[in-house]
Amino acid sequence: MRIGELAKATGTKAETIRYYEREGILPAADRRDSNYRDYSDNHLAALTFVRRARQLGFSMAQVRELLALSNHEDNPCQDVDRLVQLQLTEVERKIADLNALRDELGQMLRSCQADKIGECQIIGSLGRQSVM
Amino acid sequence: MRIGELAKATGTKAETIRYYEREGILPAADRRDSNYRDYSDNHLAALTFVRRARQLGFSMAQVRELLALSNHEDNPCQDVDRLVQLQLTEVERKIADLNALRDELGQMLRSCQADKIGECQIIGSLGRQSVM
DNA sequence: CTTGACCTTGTAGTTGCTACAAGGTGCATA
DNA sequence: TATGCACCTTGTAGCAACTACAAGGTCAAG
Repeated sequence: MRIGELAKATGTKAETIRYYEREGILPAADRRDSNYRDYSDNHLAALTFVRRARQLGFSMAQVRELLALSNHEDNPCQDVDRLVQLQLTEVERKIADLNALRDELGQMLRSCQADKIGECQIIGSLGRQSVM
Repeated sequence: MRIGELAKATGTKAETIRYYEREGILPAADRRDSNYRDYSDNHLAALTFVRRARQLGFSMAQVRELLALSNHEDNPCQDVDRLVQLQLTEVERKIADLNALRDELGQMLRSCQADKIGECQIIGSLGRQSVM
C-alpha cells in the first residue's frame, strides 16, 4: 500500500509517517519503480502499535523502548510493566496538578463580583501592581 | 535589581526573563552603565503576574490578553472572566482525557499476568503483529 | 591582579509533529 | 495524445515556550 492508504488506515498524516521513518520509529518502506513508498501489513501493524502507544501518552523515546521490548518474545514482561506503571504514575500526577488548577480557576471565577477591571479580583489575584 | 535577583525572587530563569522581554511579554528593563538590566518593583509585579498566569495554564497569547486587559482599569471584567472560563473548560477537558488514559493504563497493568513478552497482553493490546 | 560569580548577545536545541515549495508519477477523461 | 488532477518525492522551516550553550564583558573580594 502507498503512504496515503496507510495514512488513512491509521489516522496518521503521511508527513508524520515519513517523520517516523526518519526518526527510526518505523522501518523504512520498500520502494516501487516510481520511488513511491510501498507498505506491507507489518508496517500497518507497527504503525498501529506506535500510534496507540502515543495516544496513551508514551513519549517517542518510550515508544522506542516498547518496540525494542516487543521484538524479543522471551523478554520478561516486567520491563513493559515498568514502562506502563511509570506512565500511569505520570498521568496520575498530571491529573492531580490539573485538579488543583481547576479548583483555583473555579475559585477565581466565583470570587470576582466586580464589573470593572479596576476592582477585578481575578486580575488582583494574579499579582497586579501597575503592570507595564 | 539585576536579572539574577529578579529571577530568584520569582522562581524564573534569567534566560526566560530575557525571552519574555524579547517577546514583548515584559517591558524592557532600564540599563546600568555596565549594560546590565536594572529592574524595578513594577517589573517584579509584572513578572509575578505573568508567571502566575502561566502556572495556571494560560498560553503566552492569553497572558498577553490578560496583561492588555489589566492595563485598563475601566474595562469590563467580563473579558477576563471569559478567558478564565475558557481555560477552566480546557483544563476540565484535559482532566477527562487523562482520566480515560489512566483507566486504560490501569486496565493494561491488571490484564497482563504473563512473564514473557511472547504472551504479554500489554504488547498484544498495543497492536503488535511481528513489528519490524 | 586574579578569581569567580554574574551579566551581555546571539544562536541552536528541545518535542512531535505540521506546513510548505518545487517537482515527479499515475491514471482517467476530452 | 494531451491534460488535468490526485498523489507521491525531498528538503526545509515553523510551532510553543522555553533551555542551553558559547564567547566575551563587569564587578567585588581576597
